[in-house]
Amino acid sequence: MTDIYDKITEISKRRGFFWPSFDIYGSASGFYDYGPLGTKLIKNIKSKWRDYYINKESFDEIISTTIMSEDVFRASGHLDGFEDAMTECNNCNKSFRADHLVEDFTEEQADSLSNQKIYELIKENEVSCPACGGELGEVYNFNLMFKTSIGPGTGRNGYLRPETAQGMFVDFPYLQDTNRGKLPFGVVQIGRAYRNEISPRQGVIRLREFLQMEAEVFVKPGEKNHPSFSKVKDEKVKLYSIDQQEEKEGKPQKIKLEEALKSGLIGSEILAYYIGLTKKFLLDLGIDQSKLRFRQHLDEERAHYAEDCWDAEAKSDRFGWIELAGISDRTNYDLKKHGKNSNQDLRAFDKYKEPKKIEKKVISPNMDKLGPKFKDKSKKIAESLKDIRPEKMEKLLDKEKFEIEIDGEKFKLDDRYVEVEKKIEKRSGERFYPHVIEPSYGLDRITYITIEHSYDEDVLDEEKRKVIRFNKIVSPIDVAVFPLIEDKKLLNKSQKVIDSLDNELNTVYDESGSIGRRYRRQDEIGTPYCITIDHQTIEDNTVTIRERDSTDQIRVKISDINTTINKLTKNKVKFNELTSSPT
RNA sequence: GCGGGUGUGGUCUAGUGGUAGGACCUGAGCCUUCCAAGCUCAUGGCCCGGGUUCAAAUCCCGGCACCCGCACCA
Repeated sequence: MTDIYDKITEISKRRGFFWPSFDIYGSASGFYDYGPLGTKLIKNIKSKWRDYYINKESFDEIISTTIMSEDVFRASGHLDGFEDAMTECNNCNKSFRADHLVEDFTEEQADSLSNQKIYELIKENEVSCPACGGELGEVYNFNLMFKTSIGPGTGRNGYLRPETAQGMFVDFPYLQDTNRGKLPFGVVQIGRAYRNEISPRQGVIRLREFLQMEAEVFVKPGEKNHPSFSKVKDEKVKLYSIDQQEEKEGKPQKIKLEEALKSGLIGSEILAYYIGLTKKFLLDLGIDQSKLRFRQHLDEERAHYAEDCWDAEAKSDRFGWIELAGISDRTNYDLKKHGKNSNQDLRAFDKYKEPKKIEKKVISPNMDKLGPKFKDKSKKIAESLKDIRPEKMEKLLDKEKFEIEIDGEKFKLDDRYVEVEKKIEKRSGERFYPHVIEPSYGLDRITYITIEHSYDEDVLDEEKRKVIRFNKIVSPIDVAVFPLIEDKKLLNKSQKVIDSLDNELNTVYDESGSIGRRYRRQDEIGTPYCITIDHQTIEDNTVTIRERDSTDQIRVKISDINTTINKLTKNKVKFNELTSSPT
């Protein structure tokens, strides 16, 4: 079978988009390196993404470590949640989730049980292999995180992060300070994440070491709107909701974001906004709109922390619908967990417009009476009194006398020793855990799909042509320069043309092989324009620009070439609107 | 991790125990006035490691990678 995936893999290895890592020693699945062209492509995709999130949304970018202490992942839930209890059939060797089997066969909630206990339950209830009925082996853990130890000996345990997100959560106190306490604010991170997948087998689609671009938007719980929503409200997106997925004939529907929001299909304006932004971003890269949809996570697949989640999915020729990005509402899950586990205050402070004055009843022990009477016990008594609710205290004081018990000792008290005072407390704001909206992008998959959706074959002079129709903003090479033949005069002119081009333009030079072959070499890696220096150049200082998609050519003066190429690559002018310079 | 299949230069492939061959690509040279032209030359290979054998690309074992199916994918 030769499909687009095979063709892209072949071009990738030969021309340098990506290839298997440490291949000379026999690569391991789930690891890929990016070659020179792939690296440029990724750089361009990152740059477009930063354009959206850093320039337009004004988010901050950080770099956090890829190895983090075990505590981080205990709090985040990855240590337990990322670990599956597995068992294998002794007869047919198939693997199963041990806890799921126990739940299927018995009434037990096996989710949180130890492996030992699950194994006992399997034995007691004679749970057997669902495939062949064979005996099941011992229960073992499989955690998808890569473990390491920090420092020599029995140092602290560390893990390679399974997502870049945690770095932004644990840095929250610093981030809040650098944002001077204001909400909402957003933070992004581009970097590697690691998951020790059981068996990744889909090229760069499922990797053990992969690239993420994640944004975390910290918002007030009740304020999940976005000031720029109007910019995307008329954007039509293909939404595939839970209901549609559960219906037999359910199909995604194309709908304006504003309508999807009004009808409650999308739960909050801010989610709708980032769905719109994600669509625009992906289309900018050249991803095919007809092969793009947003699918809502089903209840059972949604992560423990998420309230609502929509995946941007792209259709791949070989792999079907694959997730490129996930836009989820993580609520206050992460900050709350890290706050509790670290004993640090990860809440935000929301200042009221006007400080609120709250009348409060406060219990006030009279120490000048308590002291002389109860001596060394008086401090403890006072503390116990303060623990009583003011309302209850008022009732107690209505009686002539009341008793409290401390460490088994009883003390008789009355209104001489304690009173309930009314105090006016000034509150200038309140503390709360911000909610997190997380648009998270898988860079490797986006890169692959960008190539796949841009890949095309057409026929030129009865000959098949492989061409990657990259959008100009992502194309690794902007322009190629060729002398028509290897003639000294033409070579010299070519150098002058290259010199006249901006340094920002990615340029290649090629003088070997026939001109047609050189055009094909560039078509195959998606270079949008080729400049050719021919004999006429010597006479009138004009060169030809050849467009990749149409293979049409125009003639331009060398003095105009830099301006023209810049206009073309920045989409300020269309190729077919240009006419050859008068000669 | 399990079962099945596959593994020969960058790519496609011939080779069934006895000197590893071709085509394309790539590079050098010649030729060449715009879309993979031609000629000459060159680089480059039996997935890796063991074993059997006088001799292994070929047979056996193990590993790795890829493909299909199962399982897994917070």
